[in-house]
Amino acid sequence: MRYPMDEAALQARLLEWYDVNARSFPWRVPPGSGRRADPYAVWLSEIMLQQTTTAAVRPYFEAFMARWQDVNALAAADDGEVMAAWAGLGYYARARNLLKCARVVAQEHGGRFPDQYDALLKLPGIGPYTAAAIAAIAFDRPAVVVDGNVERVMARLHCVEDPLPDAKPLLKAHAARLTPRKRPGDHAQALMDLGATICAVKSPTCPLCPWQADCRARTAGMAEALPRRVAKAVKPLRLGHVHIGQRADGAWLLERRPPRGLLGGMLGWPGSEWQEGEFPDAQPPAKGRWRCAGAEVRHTFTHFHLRLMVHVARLPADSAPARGFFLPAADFRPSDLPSVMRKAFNIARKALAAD
DNA sequence: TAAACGTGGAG
DNA sequence: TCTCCAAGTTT
Repeated sequence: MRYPMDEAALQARLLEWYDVNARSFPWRVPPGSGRRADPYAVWLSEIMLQQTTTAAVRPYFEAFMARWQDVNALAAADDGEVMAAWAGLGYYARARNLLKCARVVAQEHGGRFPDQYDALLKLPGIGPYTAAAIAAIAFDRPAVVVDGNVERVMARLHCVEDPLPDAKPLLKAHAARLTPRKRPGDHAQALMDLGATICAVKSPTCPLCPWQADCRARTAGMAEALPRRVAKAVKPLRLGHVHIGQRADGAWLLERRPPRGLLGGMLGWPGSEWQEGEFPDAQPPAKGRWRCAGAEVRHTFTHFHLRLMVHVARLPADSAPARGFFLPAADFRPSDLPSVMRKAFNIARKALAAD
């Protein structure tokens, strides 16, 4: 016989814990401050935090807030500048959708974010999690916020042994039953803080948990083993070339990648397709004395490993490339590149410096 | 529905 | 070195 959980008691103990232990972030308002977070800051942080750690997000969030202080400023921003500011954070569709969303909010909602889950869900880049998070955190609506942390906490609290992702609907139902009418924003953030600190993926510190007496996985000695997941597919290895050319005046030969797909909309070096099995033929983007840089890029994306052979050349002042464009040295910042392209640049820089 | 979509830190 | 995976969304 399993006794029903006392939701009211769980809610109360969680908020008590949060009032004392809430983490501090630049996008967050402390509990009990009586203030409500700026919806723009909540939205921006939630988009950045999708599948991304708080440590990685923090400097990007600060930079975006300093440069584009509200949704109207962001809506008016140059696409290339926003993509450059996002460079290194990954999942670049988020940046493309961020701009789309800012422009919809500015043009169709008078520069104010909708305060309802259903309206938020219609905006580009906002899915079920983010719509609920904004509704709860920015507008204190009792939306059911379910991210990876909440799934893990629910799986352990209720000892759900079905593996993810199949268990998602059940875990969401558990989360829904626990969502309070009062302080739903703090409740959501408390649940995520609990998952990020106490109820961690590895080595959870159950003795510090406000729910230790209620947690069925802890009782069963299974907390760390949950949630289970279906095994992931092995990543194949893809091979390719990049060509990094510098003109006599210092300008670099770059290209803007297509607006969709991998690294879509980002700056990058001209190169080959990336294929499995063997290296494709190297086709330099401009005439010149190309040579191997002597090291290759190793990089892992979500669904494949990549090795890139790096080719470098010094190009003449009258170089007429078949693809790409020359970016003056003064306008080129390696930090504007996605990480894989920055790795290639670091290899090329050393090779060219050795000339 | 399942695959595509980045990156860096932790163990 | 290598696997896991973090505040998910889109197609």
